[in-house]
Amino acid sequence: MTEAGRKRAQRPGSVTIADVAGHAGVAVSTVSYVLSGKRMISETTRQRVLASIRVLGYHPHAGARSLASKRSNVIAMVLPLRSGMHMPVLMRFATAVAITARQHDHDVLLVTADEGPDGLRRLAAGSMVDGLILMDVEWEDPRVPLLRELDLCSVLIGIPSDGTGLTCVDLDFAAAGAACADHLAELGHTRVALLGAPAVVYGRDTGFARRTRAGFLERAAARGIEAAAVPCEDDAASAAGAVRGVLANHPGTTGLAVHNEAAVGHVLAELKALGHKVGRDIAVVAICPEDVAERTSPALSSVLIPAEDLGERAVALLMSKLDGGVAPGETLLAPRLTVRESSGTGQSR
Amino acid sequence: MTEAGRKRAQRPGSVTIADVAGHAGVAVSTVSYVLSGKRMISETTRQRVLASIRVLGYHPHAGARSLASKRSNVIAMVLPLRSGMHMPVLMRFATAVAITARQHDHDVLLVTADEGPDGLRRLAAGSMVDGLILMDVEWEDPRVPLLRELDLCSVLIGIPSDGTGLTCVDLDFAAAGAACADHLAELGHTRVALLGAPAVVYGRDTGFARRTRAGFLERAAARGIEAAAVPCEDDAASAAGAVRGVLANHPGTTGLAVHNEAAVGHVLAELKALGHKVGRDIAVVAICPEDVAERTSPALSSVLIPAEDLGERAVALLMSKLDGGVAPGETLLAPRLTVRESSGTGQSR
DNA sequence: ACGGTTCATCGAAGCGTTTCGACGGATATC
DNA sequence: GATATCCGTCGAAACGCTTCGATGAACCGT
Repeated sequence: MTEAGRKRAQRPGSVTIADVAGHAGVAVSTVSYVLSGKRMISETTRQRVLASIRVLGYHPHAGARSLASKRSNVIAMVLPLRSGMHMPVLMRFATAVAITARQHDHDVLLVTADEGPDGLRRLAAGSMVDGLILMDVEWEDPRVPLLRELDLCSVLIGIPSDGTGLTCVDLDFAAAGAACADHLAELGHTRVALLGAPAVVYGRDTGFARRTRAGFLERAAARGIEAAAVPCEDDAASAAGAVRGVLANHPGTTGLAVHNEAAVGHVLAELKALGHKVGRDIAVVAICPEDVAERTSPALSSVLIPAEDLGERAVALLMSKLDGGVAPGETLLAPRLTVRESSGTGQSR
Repeated sequence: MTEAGRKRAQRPGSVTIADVAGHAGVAVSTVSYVLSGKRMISETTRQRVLASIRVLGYHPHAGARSLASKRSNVIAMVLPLRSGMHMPVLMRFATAVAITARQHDHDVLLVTADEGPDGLRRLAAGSMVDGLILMDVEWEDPRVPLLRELDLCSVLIGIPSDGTGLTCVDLDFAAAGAACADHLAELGHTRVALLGAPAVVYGRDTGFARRTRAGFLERAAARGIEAAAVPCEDDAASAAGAVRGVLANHPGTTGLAVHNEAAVGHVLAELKALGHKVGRDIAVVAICPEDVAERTSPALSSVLIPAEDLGERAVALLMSKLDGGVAPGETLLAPRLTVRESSGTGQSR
């Protein structure tokens, strides 16, 4: 079969690098070098090749590329789908990761952790992905030891108990909890409470929940105010119960921190139902994404969860590791507290 | 370099099919056939090869495989990240798709549509993916014409205006709207209203919003009851405003259908604040995922959005198309309405 | 005008699979 | 007992790309 005949026999849209080379009148390797920039190519040839690529609509075959170069230009995003996780937040991480990865010329493979360790092994051994981004990392995460065994580049979003040799990024939740305590203390509240994640999340020892709680309680203690912390489920009835429980068991509580995106609305509703004026006789500050804080009534003072920022950083770190760079072990983003109506000034304490 | 030397030089964990063949004492092609089952292999050889694979920890190289076979065993999940979309629902689709795909031995590439049409072209031309699952399809979706041009297998979750030649699955939102109207009518309500998606969603002519509204209004008309339909934003203040607006402009309205997962909580809160007893003097039925309906207080009667089911079906249809099968053009899932406290019986109408 | 550089390009050897045709050895057919 | 038929296996040719060493042309200093 002739060269031309072979080409025409394929389905249209399958243009190879050889076609481009032929069209531009250069060698295959030249085209490759134009694309990768790994060798010097004269400007005139460059332009000619680029033009041919455009004319023919050439796109390199990802499989062939990864076979020859041992790089797939794909990263895996591993997100365990546990109960108690807040989907909107997760989704924001995910999209930030996806978008940033594209900016670095990588695609994103979605891996739900239901496959378990073998899933990761398969991806690693099959050269499907160059690196891993693990989300929602637990304090004692079963994936962490596997990571060490796997010799694949990875970045964790979240902090495990033993992070040696790993690259982790996260919001500094301890500082966030402390910031809430500080804020309430500065408003003059002397009895405060933290409504946290669902009990199951603490049971798992998820890093961020425990770190927030510790930061909150320690800072409150340091400032000499009384503080309590209770878990809080996601549904309306349980959240209401938690609110009543706190108010009953810790009478005189006038400052509330809420670290539960799903329950925050229920908490406000219950406070209202109990006759409290949020922002007047009781102050509420939340740790949650910005849009949640702004959608409630009254708008919530909050430490925002910088999902986009974290996602971007995670990808950037992974890319630098893939290029042979070294990455810091742990990156903690400082919390920023935004004051809104729910903890305005001028309230009786 | 000797054969053995070459092998030892590679990083551990990179076992090739040739290694397996050597270990089992068979030809490379035999191993391949054992794996693919495309030719008959004697049971004894099969077992020997399988054992070698296990011992060596062999995983085929995805790139090489896709190069040789023209199949990548990866599908793309395209989800546009528009405002007004409800993340928890989207996420449930996404995970259902991911899990089902794995059951069919495929991985899932996450594609946010921010890249636009060129992103899809790149994936198609680069043989990165075998097929496409498009989520959140609009009535006049710009991706639809592209799909026709692309000659890639695809399945849409959602219904576009012109679905000829395409495979679509979705909840039958018109029937869902109608079911809500029926339910309220059967409870004896004669003035009903639909609180819908944010205005921007109707502005985009997103299929599911318009179909629900049409179904609701038509069925109400058919049953001779008065019905109104208004959009509803996601935040507390706007949702409350929408509720008051409906009650003011359509006095005597006692039945409410809500098709907005994010606003549903705010709507209930406002009704309560206005002194209404939901489930007694006003009936509410929602179109939303089960967990949302169960988390409110009172629990909501609802038509549930079968995200998992839709995701599974979409993947199953895609797989059958990839295997050369034919797929139905349009699959509409019948809605199921579950009655809960918010529209109990025994209420004064 | 001649070795030594540097620059731009080429040719070919892989990379790890799949798949097709070929080929012995049993088994069935007459 | 020769011939056709299968069955199980093998060898080799793709697949489309990257990368390394080689090659020729142009340029330098002398």
